[in-house]
Amino acid sequence: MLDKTYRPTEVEARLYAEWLERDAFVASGNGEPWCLMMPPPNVTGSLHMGHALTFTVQDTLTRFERKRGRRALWQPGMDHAGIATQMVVERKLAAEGHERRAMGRDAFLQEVWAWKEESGGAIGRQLRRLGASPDWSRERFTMDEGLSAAVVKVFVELHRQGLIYKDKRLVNWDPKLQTAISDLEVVQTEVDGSLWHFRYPIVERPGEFITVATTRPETMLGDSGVAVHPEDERYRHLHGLHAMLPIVGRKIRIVADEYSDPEKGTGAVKITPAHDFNDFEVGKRHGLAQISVLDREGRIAGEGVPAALVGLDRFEARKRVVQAMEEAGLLDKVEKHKHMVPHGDRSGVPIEPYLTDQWYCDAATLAKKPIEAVESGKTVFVPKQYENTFFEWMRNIQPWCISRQLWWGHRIPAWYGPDGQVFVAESEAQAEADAAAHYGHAVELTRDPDVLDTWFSSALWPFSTLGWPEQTPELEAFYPTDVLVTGFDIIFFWVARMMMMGCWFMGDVPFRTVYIHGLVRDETGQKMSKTKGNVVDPLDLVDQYGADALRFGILASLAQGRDIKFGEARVQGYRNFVTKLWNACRFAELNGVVLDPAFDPRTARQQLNRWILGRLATTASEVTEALAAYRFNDAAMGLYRFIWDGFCDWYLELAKPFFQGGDDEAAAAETRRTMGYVLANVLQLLNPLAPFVTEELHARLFGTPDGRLISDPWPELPDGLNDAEAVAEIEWLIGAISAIRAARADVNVPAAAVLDLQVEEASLLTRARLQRHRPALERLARVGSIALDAARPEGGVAQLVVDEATFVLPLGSAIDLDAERKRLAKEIEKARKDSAAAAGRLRNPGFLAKADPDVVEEIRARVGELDQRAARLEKALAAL
RNA sequence: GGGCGCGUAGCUCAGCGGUAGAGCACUACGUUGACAUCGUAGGGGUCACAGGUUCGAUCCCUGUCGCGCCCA
Repeated sequence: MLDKTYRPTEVEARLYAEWLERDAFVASGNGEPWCLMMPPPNVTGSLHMGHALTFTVQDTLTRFERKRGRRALWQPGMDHAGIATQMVVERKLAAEGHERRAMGRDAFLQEVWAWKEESGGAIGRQLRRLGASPDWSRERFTMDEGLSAAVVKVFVELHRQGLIYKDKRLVNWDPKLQTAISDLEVVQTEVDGSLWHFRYPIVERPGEFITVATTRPETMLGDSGVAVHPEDERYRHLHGLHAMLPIVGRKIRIVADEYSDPEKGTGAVKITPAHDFNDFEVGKRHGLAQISVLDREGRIAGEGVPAALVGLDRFEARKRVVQAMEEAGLLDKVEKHKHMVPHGDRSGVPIEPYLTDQWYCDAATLAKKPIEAVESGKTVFVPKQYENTFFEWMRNIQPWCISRQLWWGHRIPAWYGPDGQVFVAESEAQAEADAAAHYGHAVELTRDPDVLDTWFSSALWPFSTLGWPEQTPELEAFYPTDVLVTGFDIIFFWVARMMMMGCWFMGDVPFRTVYIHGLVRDETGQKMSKTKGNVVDPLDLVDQYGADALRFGILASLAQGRDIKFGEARVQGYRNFVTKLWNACRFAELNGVVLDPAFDPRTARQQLNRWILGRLATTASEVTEALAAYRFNDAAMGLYRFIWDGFCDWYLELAKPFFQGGDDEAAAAETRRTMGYVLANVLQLLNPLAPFVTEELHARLFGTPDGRLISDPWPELPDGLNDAEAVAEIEWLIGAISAIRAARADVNVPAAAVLDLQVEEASLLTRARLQRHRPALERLARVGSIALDAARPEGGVAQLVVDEATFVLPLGSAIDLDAERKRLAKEIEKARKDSAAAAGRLRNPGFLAKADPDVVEEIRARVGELDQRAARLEKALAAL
């Protein structure tokens, strides 16, 4: 027998092991293939609420499609996370007194692999606690042999096609990590800074100055020009003249360029092409020199820099430059200035635009097909508005800097000859052969030391995990995949790049649908972050409330296109729901429900059973539609309402008379079968959302050793289960019971007291219904005898109107007459008010002429009913 | 500055041209053999504001205000 409460911890680990044992997660069967690529979490990662959200959604979809008979592959894996992993291992080594450079590249990489084997991938184990059901046997790692081969092939191919090339451009340089990073890895942060106004002497006009404003004084060492707006009258006479750069003593040209904003600062802006993206463009337009004055670590270095400043950190150099300018009398003024400063998202330090040689990918060319694919609907975003975000990015895309000055990652397959000639090849041997052909003899080659951006390998994920470049059966079956589930913050990083690579190499989009979900925030709407200390650990919640409660809570709160604010109270609420379901099943078990395979729900005779079967059918189709349309909250709430409000609150209560003290054996037997049928189906429907408790209940209740829920087919209910007559009758019954209960409570009748009931002016139908549902009324409304058309009892009564009939509850001297008068008056007022509102519409000629006739009829009927109800209530009040 | 989204009950959010909903919180009552992780009843909203379209607007359109996010 089931315990009084469900204890998830005792069940979850056992069921998960059973599923694995049965290979339940492996894509199998003859169904149409369905595939969802798991966005590979970082190997350094550990499970947070964002993961819990995205993986719950993915698992729910996978379980749904699996049960719907698809050959469902949820492809799992992990990302090697270049910078993050290298940082973790470097930190670990530092604690042991080792340094990466000292130990050398090979030894360091060995350490990383050792770390990966030992501590990496904790998240995979944590995912299992959530109940995630990817095909673990196919798990991939972006640094795997196969995936690495795909990376090399793609690189070589794109290079051959001219879509990957080496270029000297400004990059976002992270001076702390000492690597280039992409635009996307830069976060703009508002900083309280200053705007320094420097006076530069005009060479051709002694005694005259041009004043420039800058937020970065130290870069003046690399200035090669000053720009003013061509239309700016203040500076027109200076076009083409020169300024003498203080401290350095370099003659720099004053150019007219629209980049300069007359409204900002002094209207004159110093130009440092080697240390600012805008200045770079200005410099190119006017042929200004690109003078680097910083090194890889952000220290002053370079030709023409005063020796006293060389080697100083950029922030120290800033102070010294300002000081020198002030001493020279060239500091005009300093203003407080809030401005945006780019920071590395990993290192947190200000990014330095830095002139270096890097490898680039021609993203603009690769973006063309993905843009067309989304325009034509080959790939659809859900919710749709994210397509704008996608287009915005893709149509203005910049060359993608794909090289990183790291050791951990896919090493760039490029080798250099003695004269710097580059050979890009799939292997060192091939490069050597190419070099020998080029030079006419064998030469010593040096391999490019850099690795590729981590997202380069992630971009291949949808086909590299399926075996590409081999033409595998999996690739054939599952590409293009069906759905991708991810957060909006990943659209640029990953979705866009998978689209580019998929369209280019596979000739088709990587996925048909992209489902974008929001962020998980805390209950006050703040982003969760370690520094704020408001992070919720999903595993804590699983420990406390069970994986199903967490999953259901997430899904029930997940409205499309919105972030979710998530507090523990919510999980607690859905834990209660799980308990409720558990106890409903416990009741069923206690009363001997059965799952009879021969039971045909269409043959049920009892109105109550016909009613719940109709509601089940409606719920089933609603849940199916909602899941298919990614409306998870609708699916979850539909089930919640059916189970709690429909099944527990009414069906079980109304069924009790059949089981307890009833004498109609046939009705009881039918109810046992119906209840078993309904429960079995509802457990199936709930299974993708709450896999553990449903699996457990199904097994305990119906004991089906071979047919685990996870692989059972999705319910398909026969047509014709909705019976209007049954609905009307049970709704009447619920209405009657509710009305009696409300009246009792309003006039303060003790809950335990049993009252007799007299019904006046009852129609034949009502009489029949009263007869049929007498036991339910007795039990749920605490009614004693039921009399029809009897003489009014002595003493006070409570009266209530149910459709055409008036229910009279004799209260004798116990009546609180005042309360009863107030209650009736309130009901009359409500009926009159509603009636007047509806009648008002009927007096509007426009409404009668133009509104849908069905609506007019409905309003007319409503007025009639409300008026009758008011009249009956008034009669009751008068009778008091 | 450009784009997207959001203002509905105390809180979190559904809904969406035709009688305003849920969960939580709140109040009162209640151990009737599934469940106190519960039950019953109840209070609570000019659906941000102003115009417009419409027979009819919380819903559609325009504007205003407030908030959030993304891109410059």
